[in-house]
Amino acid sequence: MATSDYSELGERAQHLLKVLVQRHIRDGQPVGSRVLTKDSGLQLSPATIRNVMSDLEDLGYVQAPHTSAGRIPTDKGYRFFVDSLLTVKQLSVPEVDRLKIKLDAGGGAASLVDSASNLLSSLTRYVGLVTLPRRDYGAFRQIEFLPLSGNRVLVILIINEQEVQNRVIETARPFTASELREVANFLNEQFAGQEVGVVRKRLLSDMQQHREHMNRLMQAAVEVAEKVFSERSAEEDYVMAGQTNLMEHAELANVDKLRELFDAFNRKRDILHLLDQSLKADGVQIFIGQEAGYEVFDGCSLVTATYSVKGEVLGVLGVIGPTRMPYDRVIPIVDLTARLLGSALNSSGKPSP
Amino acid sequence: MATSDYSELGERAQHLLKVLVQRHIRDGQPVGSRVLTKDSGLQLSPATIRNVMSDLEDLGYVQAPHTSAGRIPTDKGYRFFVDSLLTVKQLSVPEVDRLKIKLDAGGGAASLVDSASNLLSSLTRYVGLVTLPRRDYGAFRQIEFLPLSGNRVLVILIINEQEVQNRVIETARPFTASELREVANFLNEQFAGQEVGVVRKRLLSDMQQHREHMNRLMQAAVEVAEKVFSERSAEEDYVMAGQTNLMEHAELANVDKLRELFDAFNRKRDILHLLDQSLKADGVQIFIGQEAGYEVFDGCSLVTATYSVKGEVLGVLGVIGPTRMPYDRVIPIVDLTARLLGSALNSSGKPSP
DNA sequence: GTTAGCACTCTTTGCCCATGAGTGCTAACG
DNA sequence: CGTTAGCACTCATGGGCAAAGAGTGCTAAC
Repeated sequence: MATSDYSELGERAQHLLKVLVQRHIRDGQPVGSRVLTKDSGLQLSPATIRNVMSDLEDLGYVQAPHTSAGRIPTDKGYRFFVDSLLTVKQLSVPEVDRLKIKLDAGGGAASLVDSASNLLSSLTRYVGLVTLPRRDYGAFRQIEFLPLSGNRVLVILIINEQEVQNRVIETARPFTASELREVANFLNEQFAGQEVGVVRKRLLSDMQQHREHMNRLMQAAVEVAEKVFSERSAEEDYVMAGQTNLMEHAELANVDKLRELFDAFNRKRDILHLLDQSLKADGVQIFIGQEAGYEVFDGCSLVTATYSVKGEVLGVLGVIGPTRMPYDRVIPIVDLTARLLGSALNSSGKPSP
Repeated sequence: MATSDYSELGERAQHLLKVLVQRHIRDGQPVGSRVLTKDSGLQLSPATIRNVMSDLEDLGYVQAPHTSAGRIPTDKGYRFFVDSLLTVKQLSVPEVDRLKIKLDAGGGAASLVDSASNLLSSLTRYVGLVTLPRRDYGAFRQIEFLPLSGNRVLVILIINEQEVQNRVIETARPFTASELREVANFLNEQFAGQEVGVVRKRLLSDMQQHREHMNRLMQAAVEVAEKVFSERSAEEDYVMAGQTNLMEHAELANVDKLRELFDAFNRKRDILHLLDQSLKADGVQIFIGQEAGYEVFDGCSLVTATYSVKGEVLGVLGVIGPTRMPYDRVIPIVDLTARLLGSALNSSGKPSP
């Protein structure tokens, strides 16, 4: 919104850049000085505009595909646009309501995440993605152990109403079935109903403070449980929807580019890294083109927002599309979806009536 | 292999068709009469070949993209080729060994299925797909119940060494926690170690025969367990790998075609239907182009094989690629992978040492 | 500082033509 | 009758070329 910072750009140049970016977003073509004279609302001749454009080009905000074409914004131009020039549309009330309804379809956290991702992709016609919520926010409900061969134990952990997690852990010494049963009983009685994160913390402090005073059972319980709860979700993961939507958008619609992107989607690593970055800050964040250092995402932008329950950030969601996207529309969609998902998760944690 | 059936095609025509198809598979272009004279090994002039081609075209085995191009095989041509003309290469021993090693990477059934799918896609450079094995072949190990709100019960079912399945069932009347515990104990004692399929059958017959003679506990057990075991996996599902490989293959490398395909992959329904068909017959099966009735798969072929453990078919795997694929190589790969997966699943069912 | 004018550049499009590949047909041949 | 040589014909492909259009940069005047 700011138009009068101490920037290298004069007010007029900023306004022209804004119009140029909007125009380019609208129809995807280089925009020339003639168009800008009409569209800018300013009383300036094409020649003047050309001078300004020349300056903007020197400063790296725009670029000309070839001598006799108009200018298109660079990543830097887009960056300045979204940071300083953008005015975001509000979603209309009926739109908001429709979103709410679509996201409401009950079920566990997993299905909410799914539908949020679908929502994002269908509303924007880009790729929607949502990280799975951090697992330690729910209420610990019950734990079960099952001895496997060797020192391996199958752990089944039930959180909230109907979320079941299972994994195999390796213990320091073999446990018998009855030992494990005892441990499970102990943990279930001790911690049922508490936040998973809290459980973890209490286990840790128990371990350090009362180690000597614990009986055999408690020691075993703590050892095993610590393994279960601390094992930070290496499975940190996300859900994606609407990949094929990208094929509709001309600027990405060549097979090689698409292949690179799809491969990146499958690799997951790069995307996870980006999403991780957005976890750190609250609110909507935008990555433009190669800013984040990944060549693959040249020509693409990522709009993200964190979602949280009771003030605690549980994950990130967002949208990947061409850099040339209508940010004024996409940003509120992402923002709102994040807030809706947060509150939906909140109420899904509680037992349903 | 047959070259002397009572078919509408003479021996010479068949041979020429074979050469034509092979040639077209090799370099993807229409093949003309000149090429065939050299490649066929027959002492025939181009003009003669042209006559034969004309016949083949009338019968629908080949077709000319335009007047002055050579011929390319139609789906019908490919069908005849794979049914009657194809000679399949054997895989060399070292190749087989490499496959074995790659598939060996332990873990549960899920990870085996994953790696089989990756194997298929990386070996063929097409899309690999593997249905999840039917769930009722493993050994029933343990069951746990957890009452939820209403009449809903969360069921956790452990099969084999470390495969955990969980789902929510709706019971006719509410059960208390202790009732559920009793039921679980009953089932665990009664059935532990038996094949899931057998358990189902026994439950069913119990239900019909002894209904009156059962005490309350057993009735409850049967009611609940029947729900659990019978609920046929609506989640019947498959794993896919290497979708992006398709982008390398010129005949499919246009964005619209790709989009259709990818959408079909996401829909899953069509593919599942095709895979279901191949479940019915043993051994390698091939679907060519639109044969199965799906327009989407125009230009594509699906090569499948069932995989089984101890003679019982558990699922299907295969490869989707352009119809113009080297069947003599793909078929043995699919065939072998199926057999390897079968035996890997068999040994993974047993507890590891 | 702004503007009109003009020469210049570069893409796009359509057109024409030569080229080459391959066919279908006909007539002759054994 | 099957096979073949010959020939006219069709059609995709690619190069060359000119015209049109869009837009720029520069210069000189306001």
